[in-house]
Amino acid sequence: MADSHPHAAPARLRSLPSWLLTQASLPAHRLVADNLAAVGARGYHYRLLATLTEFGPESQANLGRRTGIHLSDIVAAVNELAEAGFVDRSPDPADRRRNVITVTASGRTRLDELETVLGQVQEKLLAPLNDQEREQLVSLLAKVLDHHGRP
Amino acid sequence: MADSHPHAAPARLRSLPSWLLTQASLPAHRLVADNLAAVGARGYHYRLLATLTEFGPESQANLGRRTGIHLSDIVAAVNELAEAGFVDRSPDPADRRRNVITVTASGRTRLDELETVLGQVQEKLLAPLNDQEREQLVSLLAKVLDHHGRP
DNA sequence: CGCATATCAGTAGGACTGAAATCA
DNA sequence: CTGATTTCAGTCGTACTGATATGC
Repeated sequence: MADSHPHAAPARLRSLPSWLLTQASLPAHRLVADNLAAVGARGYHYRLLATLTEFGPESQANLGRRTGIHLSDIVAAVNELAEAGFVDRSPDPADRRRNVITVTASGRTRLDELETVLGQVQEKLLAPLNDQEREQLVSLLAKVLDHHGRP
Repeated sequence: MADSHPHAAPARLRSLPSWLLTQASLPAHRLVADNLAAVGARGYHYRLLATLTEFGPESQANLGRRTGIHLSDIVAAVNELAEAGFVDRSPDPADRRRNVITVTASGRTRLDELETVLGQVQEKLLAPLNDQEREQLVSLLAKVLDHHGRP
């Protein structure tokens, strides 16, 4: 019986990709935000530390392009990371408009810590999917994301 | 070359399901909001009209449970729909706490209209996926959503 | 000049909280 | 009294816009 109790969503929504995507992103976002907040971090922090660790020191503008974070928000997030000693912000001698952001040693430790937290989050988030399904999901979402990547 | 130009996201992010999910939901949300706004509607309107059409007249509390919209926001959205004549709000004689919301004839026309718009949105959103991949994505997202459905 | 970078202030819309009133 | 429903007021975090200053 489709509606034995009045909690089921309509079929039109349950087969609408845009709705599924935005709805499924809510628990994802909640899990990430809550579990990172438990160790005093935010999603932006992980994105920035991961990017800096993978590509080395970069300007804030480049960080914005790589992470999809707006420049205005980069400023605030880098402030927080710098204040905690996880990154270092220093002017670029070659181009005095730029700030070069560099991960510190404690920043790398912090990244490891956040990575552990996020690993547990993925487990909770994808609990109903087996390994093959998880790979499929990642691959499909990456395709969609690539297509809408740069306007 | 992985970083021939400074726009690529780090591999850690590109394989992180929670990140892919929240990032892919952004173009989805933008496409829906923009295309619905072009005909003077919002996402909430479609969700409510679709639910009412599929299950018949319901109280606002039930609408909230089915659509995942908060009760406070249901009030505002129903106000807008009622003002435009797409739904009718009348007190339930059997339970005078309740409002019973009913779709009007012009509300059904409106739903058809919004459905056309959203069909085009899905096409833009899922352009890089073939039919089989689209079905896979819908199925995987539905599984995740079901698992995090009711707290 | 046009263009990029960094910073700050503020906006828009969505999810959500808290409290009040009504009534089963 | 407990619990459900509707309503209003307001908060919170995110994405985003606009304006400004600086330097290429």
